Amino acid sequence: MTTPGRKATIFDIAKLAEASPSTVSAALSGSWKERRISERKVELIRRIAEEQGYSINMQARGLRQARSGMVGMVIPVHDNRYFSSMSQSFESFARERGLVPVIASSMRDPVEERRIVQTLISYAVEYIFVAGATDPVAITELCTAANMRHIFVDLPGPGAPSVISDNYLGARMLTQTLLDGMKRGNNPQRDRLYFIGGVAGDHATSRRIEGFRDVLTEAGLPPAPDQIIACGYPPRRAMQETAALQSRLGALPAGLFVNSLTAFEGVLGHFVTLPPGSFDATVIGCYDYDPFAAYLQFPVHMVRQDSHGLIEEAYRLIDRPHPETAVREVEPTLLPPRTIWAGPFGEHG
Amino acid sequence: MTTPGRKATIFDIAKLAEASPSTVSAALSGSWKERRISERKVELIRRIAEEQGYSINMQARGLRQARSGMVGMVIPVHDNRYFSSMSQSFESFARERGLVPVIASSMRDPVEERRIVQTLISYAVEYIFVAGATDPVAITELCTAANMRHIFVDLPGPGAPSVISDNYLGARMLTQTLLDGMKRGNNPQRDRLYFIGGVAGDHATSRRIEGFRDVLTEAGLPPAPDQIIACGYPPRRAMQETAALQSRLGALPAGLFVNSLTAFEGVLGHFVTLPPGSFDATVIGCYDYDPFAAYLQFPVHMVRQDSHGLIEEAYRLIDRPHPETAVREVEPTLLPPRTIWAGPFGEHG
DNA sequence: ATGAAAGCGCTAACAA
DNA sequence: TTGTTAGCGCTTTCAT
Repeated sequence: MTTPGRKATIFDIAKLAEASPSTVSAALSGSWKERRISERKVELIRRIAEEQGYSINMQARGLRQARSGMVGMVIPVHDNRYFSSMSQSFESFARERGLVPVIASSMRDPVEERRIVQTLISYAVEYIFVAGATDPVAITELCTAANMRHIFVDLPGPGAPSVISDNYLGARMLTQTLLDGMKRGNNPQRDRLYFIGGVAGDHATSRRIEGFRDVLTEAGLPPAPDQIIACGYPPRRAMQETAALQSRLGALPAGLFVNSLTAFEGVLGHFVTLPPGSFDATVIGCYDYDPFAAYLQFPVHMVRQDSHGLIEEAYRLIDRPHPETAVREVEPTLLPPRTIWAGPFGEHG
Repeated sequence: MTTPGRKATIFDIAKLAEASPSTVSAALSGSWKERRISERKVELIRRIAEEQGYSINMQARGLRQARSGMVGMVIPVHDNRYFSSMSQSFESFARERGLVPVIASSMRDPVEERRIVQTLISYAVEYIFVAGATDPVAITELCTAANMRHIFVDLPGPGAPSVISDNYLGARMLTQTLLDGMKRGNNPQRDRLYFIGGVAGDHATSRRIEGFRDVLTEAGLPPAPDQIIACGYPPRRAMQETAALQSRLGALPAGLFVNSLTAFEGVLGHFVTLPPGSFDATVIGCYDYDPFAAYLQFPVHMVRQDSHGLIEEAYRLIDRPHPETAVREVEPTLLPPRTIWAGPFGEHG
């Protein structure tokens, strides 16, 4: 294999193979059958390309074809079990379709989110998946102007097809389970179920709050405003709020509905400061699954959102010629404490 | 904002602004100062571009400039705390430099790994980071042929600069701590420290085994071959091996050095089948950190690899004009049981 | 202070 | 069965 300074192009290969650039292009891209190029020549071209260490310039091909062969996805953060599972599924389906996945994280910042979408548009990706959108309207605006197909996942948007988790159902299941398991004492404040974490304004959290509220109300225990502490996703806030709640009640509450793994990290951050046994009288549930969180010192009920199913359904939708602007809901699963669930990629470690 | 079928190009903007394409290009790309284009014209062009919803075609720009503005990274899996933290750091540093990160996972398959590297080369990324390379030699070969700069992270390669974790040191620290905490009974088989998980052939695991072996040997307890169970990364194998070990010993061993979070998931998968208290006489350590794993029913000593530091150092290296082909080691940290560590992106939930 | 024109590497329409 | 040619949208030299 010769390695000159410059990278080989189809012109170089054409010269060596005594063929024209278009023949080389066809031979290498697989479109040679329609062009009825002799198998012998194709073989020769392939061999020479191999020898020269040729690799196609996708920028040139993309420019010519007005497509890039990439699919983009925006997620809030990589460093999160829920979203990184999505990334894994997103990538796996992309590859099945011969597309290159480009995944970027917005840090839940709407400005960054828009910048990323702009960038993906500039790179002419074929499709944009937006997971956990903070500003879906702005995104649809950008995409429409650029004629870019897109789909929302996990949080819905009004201007494009959306695939989300059935948060209402999941929250109902978890709330009911916690309620059934709660041990009441004789402190009315403490004997209640509290909801902690998430942003009340976002669709997922608000649906979960609805589910939480409805189950409690149906049980004759409509929640007071102070039972719902939507303090955001960062662990630190959840830690402070848990501490504050405990000092307000004089003890941990009888039940705690934790709205995300990151909030749960914060809750744990407070728990580690307490003497053992402090949580024996608290029933705990977390919306989202983590195998280690499933096996803490105390039992934790967990809702596993089907991130793989979400992405699969999203791909299924965009495969249609004209995906409808509708919201599809995928059912989550309630996992009993101490359940290990391996997921579709569990074999890869 | 008009939205015709076609996307606006600099030619469209040029026509509207009564300027030439080159002027528009300069005005929009920021190189207009050197060209001494009047501020008035630049303003006009900017306004029109905005109105038209213009966004640059990066494929065209990339083709012309022979660069793409993207940096590539290959990781084994997304769905893993260690690697997804790396992704987060990788992305954050990329953005600081105005580059678009493209991250792909190989599923630890050398063939897939090579395919990804090929693809990144085809897209003319500026640099390739390869984390946890399964076949570094092949990668360097591909990259050299394409004149592509690259760097290895987490596992070293002989043909390019490498930034890895000081696995020997980390393993020594963890082994020593476990040894100090072990309670011996009078079953010589059971009273030993076992190493489980990882691939003996890969650099990280072999260095950790060296550290493990050296500490035990220095303590006068050189390990027997059956104390080292390098059964790979998938949870399932680790689960089976843990079960097998227990039935071989008649009980869980006095100490267990678990070589990765995924192996630890498998170990847990076995533990959940045991009656409570079964692990009271076992000291457990895990190479890699997870906040939930840090707060299980039993104490777990954890080694936190500095993934952020690894990536930071890698970027620092490639910023130099001629990065040396050398291996740099970054120190990990030993975390006591029940420690919550937030990481550099902890605020983003 | 600005415009004209060439060309990056590829594919597709049209010729032959 | 294969070659010629135009052009994708941008940047950059060279003119003016």
